[in-house]
Amino acid sequence: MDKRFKPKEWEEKLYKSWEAEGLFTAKVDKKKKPFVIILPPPNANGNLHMGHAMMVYQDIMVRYNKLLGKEVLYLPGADHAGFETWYVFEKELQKQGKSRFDFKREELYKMVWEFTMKYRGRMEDQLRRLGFALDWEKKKFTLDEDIVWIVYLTFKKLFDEGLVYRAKRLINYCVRCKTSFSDLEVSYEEEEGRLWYIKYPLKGEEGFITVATTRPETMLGDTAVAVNPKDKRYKNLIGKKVILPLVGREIPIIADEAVDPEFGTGAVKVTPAHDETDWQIAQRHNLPMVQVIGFDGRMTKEAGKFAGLRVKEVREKVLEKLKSQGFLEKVKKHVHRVGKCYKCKTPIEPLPREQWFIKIRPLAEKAKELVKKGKIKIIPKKFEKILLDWLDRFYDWNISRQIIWGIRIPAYKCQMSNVKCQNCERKAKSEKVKGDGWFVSLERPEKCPICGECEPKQDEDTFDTWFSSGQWPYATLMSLAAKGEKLKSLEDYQKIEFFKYFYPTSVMETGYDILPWWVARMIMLGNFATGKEPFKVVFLHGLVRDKHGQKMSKSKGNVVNPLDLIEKYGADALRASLVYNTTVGSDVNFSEERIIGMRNFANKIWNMGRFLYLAREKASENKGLLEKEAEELEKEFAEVKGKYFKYMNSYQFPYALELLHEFSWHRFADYYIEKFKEALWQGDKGAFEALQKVYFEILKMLHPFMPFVTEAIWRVFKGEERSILEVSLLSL
RNA sequence: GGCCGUUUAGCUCAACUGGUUAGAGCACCCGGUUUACAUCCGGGAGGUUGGGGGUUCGAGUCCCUCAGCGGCCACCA
Repeated sequence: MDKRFKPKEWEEKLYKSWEAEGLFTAKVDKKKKPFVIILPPPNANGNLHMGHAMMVYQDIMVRYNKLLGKEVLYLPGADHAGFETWYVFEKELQKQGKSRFDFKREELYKMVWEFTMKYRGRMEDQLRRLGFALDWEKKKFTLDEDIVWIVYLTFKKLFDEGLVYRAKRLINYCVRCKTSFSDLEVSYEEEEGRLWYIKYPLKGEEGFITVATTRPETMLGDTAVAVNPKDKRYKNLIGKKVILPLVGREIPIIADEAVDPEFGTGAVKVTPAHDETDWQIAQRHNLPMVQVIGFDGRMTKEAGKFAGLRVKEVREKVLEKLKSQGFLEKVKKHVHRVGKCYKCKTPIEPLPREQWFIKIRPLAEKAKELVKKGKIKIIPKKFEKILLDWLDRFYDWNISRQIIWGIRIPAYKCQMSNVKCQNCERKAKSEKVKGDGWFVSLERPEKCPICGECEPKQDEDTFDTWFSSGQWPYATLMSLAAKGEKLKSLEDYQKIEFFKYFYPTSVMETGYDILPWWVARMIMLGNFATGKEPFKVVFLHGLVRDKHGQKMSKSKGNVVNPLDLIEKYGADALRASLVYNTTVGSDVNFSEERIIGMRNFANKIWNMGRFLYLAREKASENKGLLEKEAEELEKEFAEVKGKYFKYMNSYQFPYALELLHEFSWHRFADYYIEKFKEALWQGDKGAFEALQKVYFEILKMLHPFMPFVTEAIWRVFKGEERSILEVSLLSL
């Protein structure tokens, strides 16, 4: 044995043999209890970062449960990561001096596909380097045909049950990325802006009403001025009309509770097409809508002489004109929150558009129930309230995205429907079709099921990525159960033995930062599609920060690369450094000192083995020199073991690791080995065996945390072909 | 504005449901080791647990309050 544990000489070799020996392969075995963790699918074209390394908790649970003798499925996969990938891909295109508009849809799709596939294998290999015991034979991709099929089935079921609908609403639109987003993808940033006070002259009489706004350019689309009904200052103005400056349109003064009399002048300009609150006011008062900002970020025809200008430019122009015509009363500094595209930071424009929405309330209420009744346990507990808060706040979810990388929505429109075309405003040919003409079909229909004559047109949009990843637990298990076959309904999949055995999954382990994006939606969609919770436990880990608690970012230059760390210190050290001396669910401030400490620990474990390995040859006969001490050791270890199981079973993994660290190093090595040394030199077999017995047990208990060093020693002692994963912790 | 978290040794963090002299690692100081490991061993110094008040036989832990830091959320245009 080497004097030191050399991870590089072991890691790849051991991982390959685990895979080759099928130790990560799960199958239905009714004699055993199943334990299932589905890996949160990383972006297929991504690169491993410290956030992925935090998923080590999954592998800890997986290996622990293997050692407990359960049938363990740890399922890998990859996410096509619709918009994320699209964003990176478009940047690549730009570098080549091209744009998405240079290509046809099919061409683009093929290009992104190839772009993604080029990197997919890389991520898989990187996960292997962390030592994750993934069942690679079963790996799934969100764009696998059979997965897409299940996503379609879910969409159809939602549609049939009235939980998905199409409506024209204000959506969050990024004019740079050219797509809409769900409310979650809008990130708000505080900014110092201006509050402009604009005079709107009353119609047919002297005087005016002053409104305050942060977005003067939207006044071109105003269709009312609103005041609070209780506001005495404006009581006599309600019902009167004002003339919209610059535009000349007559608009009414209305009363609405949503207006805060304390803010600004207490009078608000109402722009239904470009502000959510105003949209709602418009609904209540039946106000018309004038869209002055287009999807290209430029002013529309409705903006009259300002048409074609960019929003920023038009603001200046409008202000200039208002000022010169005497409508601008004053300007104040004003700090407010501006919604930005979470990716490119362009201000989000609320714009009216027809899209697909999921009716969230009924789904969220069911999800809440599952959590409240303890059907789904949240660890650590503090996130339970956060999740419930989120579930309370969720509002209908816009799942349409105007990008082509993703799962195209299987919705079609009858061309004979009597609804005006959204784009050309022309009426369709026939009056005989009722409704809006939209229908959902799992496959491209040959004949229109509505009118029977037209060739229906498929929606151009794709699903929000989270719509498909929200189905991941059941979609993967269903597709594996049916071995790629497409079944007629979600119910059919659920009858298959494989699905029944492995679903619901045991634990969903992921970062708390995607609680609303992913976890909440998996619960809602999983429960909807299968009638069951998709997992029994949600275990949330924290974020990895730098040593001073700063967020890692490229611009700060404090990003550490897990692969470099593995290269330098070994995977065991990296894994343990993210667990040792941390609190479950809290952020980890990562420092090189941490990982060095764990590298040393791995080496210490190795050297205990090395010592015993050398002592083994000397052990000849049982001299009974240290019977009392051996008993003492056994007693102390029994206590440690009890605590270990208590910690592991209650998800207190850091405690378990700290316990093993403390006991193995400072009691077993520093105290017992030192005490036994003399006897071992004299060849006392009894003393040797007492030590070895406890040592082997330490190896097994530590294996979930540090799989490589423990397995390496195991093989040194037991022979190349023997894996520590073949033994059971319970048989100790 | 609301919610959540956090404040403990120079640094990074522990201390489960309140219970001995508040513990680790790193750093620091002193000493040791010809055969498991210097990625080691033994010893040491270092804390008024953010401030104030309260409950209790007993508070880092529970309650109130103030302050700092971090995060999430909210339609004040």
